[in-house]
Amino acid sequence: MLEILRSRPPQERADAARNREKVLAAAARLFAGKGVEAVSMDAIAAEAGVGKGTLFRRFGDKSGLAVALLDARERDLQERILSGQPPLGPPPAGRDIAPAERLAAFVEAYLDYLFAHLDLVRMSETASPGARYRIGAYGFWHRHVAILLGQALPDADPEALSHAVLAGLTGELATVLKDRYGEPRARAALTWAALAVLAG
Amino acid sequence: MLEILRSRPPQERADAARNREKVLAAAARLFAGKGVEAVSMDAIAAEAGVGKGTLFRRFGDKSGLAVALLDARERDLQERILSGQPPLGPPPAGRDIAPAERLAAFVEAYLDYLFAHLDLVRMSETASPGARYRIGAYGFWHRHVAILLGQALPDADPEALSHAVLAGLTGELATVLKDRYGEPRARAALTWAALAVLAG
DNA sequence: AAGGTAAATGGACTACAGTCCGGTTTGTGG
DNA sequence: CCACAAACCGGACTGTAGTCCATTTACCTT
Repeated sequence: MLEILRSRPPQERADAARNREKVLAAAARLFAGKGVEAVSMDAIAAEAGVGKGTLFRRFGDKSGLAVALLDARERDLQERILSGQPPLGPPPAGRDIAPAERLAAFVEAYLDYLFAHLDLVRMSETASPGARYRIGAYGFWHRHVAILLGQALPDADPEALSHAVLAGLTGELATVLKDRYGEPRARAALTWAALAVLAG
Repeated sequence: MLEILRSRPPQERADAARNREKVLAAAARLFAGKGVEAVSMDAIAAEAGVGKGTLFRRFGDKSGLAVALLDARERDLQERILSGQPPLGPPPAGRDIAPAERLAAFVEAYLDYLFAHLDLVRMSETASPGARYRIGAYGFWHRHVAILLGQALPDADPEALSHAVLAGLTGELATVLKDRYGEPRARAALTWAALAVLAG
């Protein structure tokens, strides 16, 4: 079911798999060395010993490459939401957890993920306009938040509000706040804004 | 004082002024014809009968051109905030207006401005990463919201929270919400999220 | 094991943003 | 009116994202 979100096709040819690994390894190497911003797609293709066409055919664009590199971390968070310990995970049978509490747990966990991979997330969101909303994982976060908002605020518009909450958790905003005020104040402000929507 | 925000230098040579008008007219014409996204800087230079160097020297980049086209509207809103009718403008001497009320008025007025020029605002924010935060007008909105938040929530972090509030008012988010749910629901959700911060 | 075919490859190609600098125009002071 | 410096001009140039398609590779069938 989560498999839909993966970029890997169900049956991958051997040469394709080999090149995918070469590209991911090269990208990780270059990003670590020069920083995400300073690395071009040509440089990644060259470092991987692969043609540009191969790079773009497989990953779509620069944000697709970032998503692929974030893939494991993203899936880990998704799995903890779907079947991990509450309050991040679902309540055990027969029990209830206030949606506000689950939302707070999600925001905290998401901020951990976000600040741990800030440059990569930022690249995955800003490579091309609207990239963020085309990523499979965005759909997952959106649905999760929308469901919790729907439980907490049955008379509001949880679908639309969920996008507004997630707009407060972008890599770009987190970067600006971190650069200006440091990570603790950035986290506090982002948490406040994301959770305040429940009290509106 | 607002003059700092203008792109026009204090003493502008005649040829420069002539070309600035030619460029703005050409850009407005092409945007109206083909839509903001589909017009390249080369096309604007050609339509204006001007070299590319001139275009970039004067407007910096694509977002600078969008800002110049939005200039009059932006200034109008800024002036109404600084010296217009309350609750958008400041309270008359001796009177008080609740910061929440002034913030609500700002959000409503800003959304009017945003939805009236959605494509242009979006371009001014997304032309290059971080463009939004470099625009002079952003500093103005940020300061205004930060001051109001400081009055309403003296124990919070109004500087950082102000960025979070404005993150919920981007052209990109407004576009997504409008495309998916229509303008009324988009406005309602954006308003809710922006004002909820006061209740957190 | 050979052959057919669908998928994958890679590098030349396009389009676009943004830079650079030799040459030109403008306003000014004599 | 002229000469001169500063400001400005424009188009050639660079670097990058993303596309295209003739060729190669891997896999499946017989």
